[in-house]
Amino acid sequence: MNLNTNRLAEIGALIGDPARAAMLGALMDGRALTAGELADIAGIAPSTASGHLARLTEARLLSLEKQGRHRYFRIASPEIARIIESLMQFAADEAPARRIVTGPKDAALRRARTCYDHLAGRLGVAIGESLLRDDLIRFEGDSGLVTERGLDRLAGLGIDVGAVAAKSARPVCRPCLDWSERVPHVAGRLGAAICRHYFDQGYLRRQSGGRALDITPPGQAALRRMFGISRLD
Amino acid sequence: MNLNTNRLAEIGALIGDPARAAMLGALMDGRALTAGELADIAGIAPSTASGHLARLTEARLLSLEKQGRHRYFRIASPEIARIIESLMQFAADEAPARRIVTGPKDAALRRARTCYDHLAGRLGVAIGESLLRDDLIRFEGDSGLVTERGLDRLAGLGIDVGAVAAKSARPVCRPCLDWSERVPHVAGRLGAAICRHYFDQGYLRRQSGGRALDITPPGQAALRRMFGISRLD
DNA sequence: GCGATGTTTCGGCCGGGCCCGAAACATCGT
DNA sequence: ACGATGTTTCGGGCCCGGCCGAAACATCGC
Repeated sequence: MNLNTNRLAEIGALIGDPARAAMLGALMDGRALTAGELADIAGIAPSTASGHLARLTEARLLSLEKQGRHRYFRIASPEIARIIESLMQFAADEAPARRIVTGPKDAALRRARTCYDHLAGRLGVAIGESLLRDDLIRFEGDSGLVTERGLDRLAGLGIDVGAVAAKSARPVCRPCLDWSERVPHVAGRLGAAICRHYFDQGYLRRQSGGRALDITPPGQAALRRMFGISRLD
Repeated sequence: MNLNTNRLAEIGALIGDPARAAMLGALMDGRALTAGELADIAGIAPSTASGHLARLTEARLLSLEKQGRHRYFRIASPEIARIIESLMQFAADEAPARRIVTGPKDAALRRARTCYDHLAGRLGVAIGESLLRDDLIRFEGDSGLVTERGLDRLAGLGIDVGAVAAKSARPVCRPCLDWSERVPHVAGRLGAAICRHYFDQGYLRRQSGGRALDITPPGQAALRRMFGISRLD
């Protein structure tokens, strides 16, 4: 048992450094970032960041993809993303009522962004509400499920979540509390499938400047057709 | 966002100390332990433990119950238990194939014990398998649900999980990977309800010496009647 | 090949935080 | 009231580990 708690402490210590936590937080939208970018984000020298990243990768919290002279780091797995998300959730709940200052630059982020590998912001919430309204999915506490009607309908939309449902321990559908909206949006395999499909079809694009997403005109049409979403206000 | 990751780092650092991790691990079976006991477990001086416990309590990872000259500490909430469980899960997966040495003293533990607030060991696993076999519950990835048949049948057994289902964000039913058996047992509200019911009815008792559970003769009968479990081998 | 750019390794500095023991405080039993 | 027991506060020592800059290494563009 003691060995077990030692590992627990190691993982905790890994997360429990401000610089490393900042890096992990920055990666929580699912993108891969370079060592240099992460150094900037954490506000430390590239050499220091390099050491942190090596440790995080060694412990399999991050995975590494070499691309020329760049090293791209990303969260290693949905499991890790989920753990960090839980911790951030708890940390946020525990924080004193700190007024969230919503600068104009955040407006685009609040409208549409990614959360690890699925959609978040008003876009993600609206999609979730549409699915719930039509009883294609259900949320129950912090777990969720896709109904049989849901499997059929989503397959008809080009989102085949049934095929991979049994293959992995990852839940097909689960609620994820939206950072800006404070209500749940859809995560799990279904959330990832929707997100991927929307990018593949060119319905969504990352805004050049940052993490926010642009909804293309075909995307507008698709949202209305699939989920009855005509505007995000 | 930076504020958020600072809190994340604080929580991580709190978990990321070997002594504190050992204490948290010891409390993961849901019992409340005194400051002195926790100091022994962590192998540190009472004064040092006191400091650690104060910080953990301050951060709401632990809750404190004063009882005379003793201070009883326990995990503050199922949410915390779940986060720590996820971390330990990940830590264990990541650990090199380390043969688990199963001393004779562990035999009772492997047979029946608590995991935070529900039942674990072969007992917990057997109950879960019985519920799954009868389609009273279903597991899907790392979420789960109680079927409508399950709600009826469990209510008939004196376990009313439906009444509280909607009251909280805590899931009614979810799988929890059993530490010793390496297969899932039942956690969530249902798991806690079953555990509580069995203690209330005198079907289970904590063994005096440690964390293992004794199944009383009425308990044996109840297991057979409710779940068709005649023996745990 | 040769600079420019991105990344890692190494050495050395420095501060935070973990540890303990002594003493104060709190509570129980008698 | 008075020790015994459990717990916390305080002070001081020590060491781990994060930080940086310089230099080595890797890769790109030309």
